[in-house]
Amino acid sequence: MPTMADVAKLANVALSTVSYAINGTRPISEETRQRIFAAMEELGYQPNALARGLASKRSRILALLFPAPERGLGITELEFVTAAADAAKENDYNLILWSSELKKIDELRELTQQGLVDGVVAMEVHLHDKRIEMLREADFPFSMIGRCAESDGIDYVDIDFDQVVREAVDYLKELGHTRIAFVNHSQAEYDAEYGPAVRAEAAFAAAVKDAGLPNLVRRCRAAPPAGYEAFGSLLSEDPSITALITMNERAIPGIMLGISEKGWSIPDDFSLVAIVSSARAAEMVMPALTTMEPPSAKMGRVGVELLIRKLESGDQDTAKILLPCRLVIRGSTGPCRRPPEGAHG
Amino acid sequence: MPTMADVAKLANVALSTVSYAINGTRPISEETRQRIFAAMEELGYQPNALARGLASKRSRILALLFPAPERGLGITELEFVTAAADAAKENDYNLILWSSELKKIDELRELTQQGLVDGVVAMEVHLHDKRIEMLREADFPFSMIGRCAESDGIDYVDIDFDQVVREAVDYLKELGHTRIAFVNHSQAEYDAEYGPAVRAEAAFAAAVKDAGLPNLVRRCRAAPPAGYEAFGSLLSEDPSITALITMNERAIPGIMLGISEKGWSIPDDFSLVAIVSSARAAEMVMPALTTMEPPSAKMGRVGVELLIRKLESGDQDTAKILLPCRLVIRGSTGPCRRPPEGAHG
DNA sequence: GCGCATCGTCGAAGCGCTTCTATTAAATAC
DNA sequence: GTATTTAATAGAAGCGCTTCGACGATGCGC
Repeated sequence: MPTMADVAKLANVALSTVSYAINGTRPISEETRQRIFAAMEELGYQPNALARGLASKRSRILALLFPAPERGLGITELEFVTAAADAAKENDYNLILWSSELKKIDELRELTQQGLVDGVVAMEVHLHDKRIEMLREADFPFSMIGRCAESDGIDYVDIDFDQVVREAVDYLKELGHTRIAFVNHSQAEYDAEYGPAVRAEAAFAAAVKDAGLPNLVRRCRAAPPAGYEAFGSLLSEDPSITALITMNERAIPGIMLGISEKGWSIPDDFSLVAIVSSARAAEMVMPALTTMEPPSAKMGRVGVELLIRKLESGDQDTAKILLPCRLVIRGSTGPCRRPPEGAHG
Repeated sequence: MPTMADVAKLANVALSTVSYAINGTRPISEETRQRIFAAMEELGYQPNALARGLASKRSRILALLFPAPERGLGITELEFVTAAADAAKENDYNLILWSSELKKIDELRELTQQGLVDGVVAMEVHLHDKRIEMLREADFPFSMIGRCAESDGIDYVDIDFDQVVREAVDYLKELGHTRIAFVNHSQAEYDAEYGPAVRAEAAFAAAVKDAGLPNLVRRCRAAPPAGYEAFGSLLSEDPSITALITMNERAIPGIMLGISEKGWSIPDDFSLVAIVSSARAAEMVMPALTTMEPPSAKMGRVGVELLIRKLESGDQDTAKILLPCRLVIRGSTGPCRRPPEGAHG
């Protein structure tokens, strides 16, 4: 493997000159530059990333922090990862995967102290997230996909849960639904203050309140039987429910089973909206689900770009980006045909 | 950030002695070791990964090569990635994601020449894969999740497609099905010689031949409408088909639509088996799909472990590991109730 | 009790870069 | 025309580690 010294010798310049030519750190005459690049070409030279990182104190490596949650990672999360990797590559960075457990902050701290990565992107952020606290205290560069409770001074990109839930509720209301239920992630996720679980539920409460509708909510493990149970429990609280919004993809089959056992069909008797849900999952069921589709790839990409921006410009002001989900109407929603008891119609 | 020199000074030993203590490269007296570790503790010392890598010529960084296929990555692939990251971490390695396009081999070559990674794990391998050829020619350490046509001397872990397909066919045959169709990945994937597409189809041909059954096959894009079409086309070739095996997850909703439009219900009139398909997807549809479930996490893990073994032992013999899929019977399969025309019964 | 291996440690030479300071030649100022 | 920049390059000092060769101090055989 040729080194910079080899290039310098062949091009008949000093080693430092080669470095300047490569990095553009100092002006180099056109003629010299040509000679240097020709020599690099001839030798098939590639700068050594480790040496470069050691000398410059910038490895151009980023880490993506993704804990494996109880609920399991889905297509949405996969898209964060691939988009993040792409964005990193486009900016000449490498992306390392750190599958950090939420509890093992010491492990994370050690990793950040090894000088391997210039900064980290945190995924699956909780409202009070030890990882975030640690990074902040250590003054280690990072950005978030998601956000915590106290996000002052931290760059993040997150889903605008208020918009998402409100748009879903409004859409169903326009279809005539007035008894709309919400099936959240699990109680455990809620207790752990997983951002989406807390924010979406709060947003739902606000949205139905503003719309003058009842707040019908269940938390539910990520499994069909749990969805079935949650649906039954909702119906026993209010049998006139005609529509349901959920963020809990894996509960959906159970919910649909409950609906069909009632003798109802989708969308004629019951409407279903999956929020923050990928087309992949939505198209697996019949009828295909109307969704509020998250900009997953964009989030992964922006998460990385925010971090790089902070790394490269001394620029201290923080970017807080909330992205909307897009309503994609498929076959699981339709006009309300069962007006609530006591209503006229 | 404290350096090794700081530790050495505090422990009153030479810098090299600290290094030996940390790496166990040379014997160190128990007393000295204690003093050194105490000093490290006191200073909160963490070795610098870049410096260590530069000096030792081993970065302890691996790269996972995952091209984004036309068909889109699924849960199975996500599990490769997370399991690979976990396995790497357990062995004190870091895992970088390289979302390499299959064509850009030069890009890959450059990456391998930067000295950043010690080896790579290739995913989504094709029978004649340029990436593999390049790695082999460059004598760069690697392992495969999947395998190419000529795998001599290369470590890999792959699914045993013969076992998978044969077990699925046998299972259906035992249920009395004698007209079994196979829906493969797309023609494009087949033409690109994507390993699973080629191997599963060949395995199906062999299995039905041995069983004395007709070879009913369609290639099909990864989308419900394509699945619908493929199903229709299969039925017009042989209307007495009563069971179908597919590896094409995303075509399934279309296939199921076709079945229900025929007035058939699953599993009473028609059986469906999804091979190399995750529980996640299988449980999204109703009835839940009987699957041949891939050992995704194990594959990701073993892919990494094979590479590490090769890296750390000079050991030259290669490991070729074929893993079976596990038959998980859910609601989409049952006894054959529509015997083929011309058959007695 | 002398030679010889072994143990534990040290000092120094890199690993392949970046970057600081120095140097020379040409350009500009007045 | 001399002083002063500026442009272009060179040389050298690190970055924080691993590893080689050396060396004194033990332990052992016979």
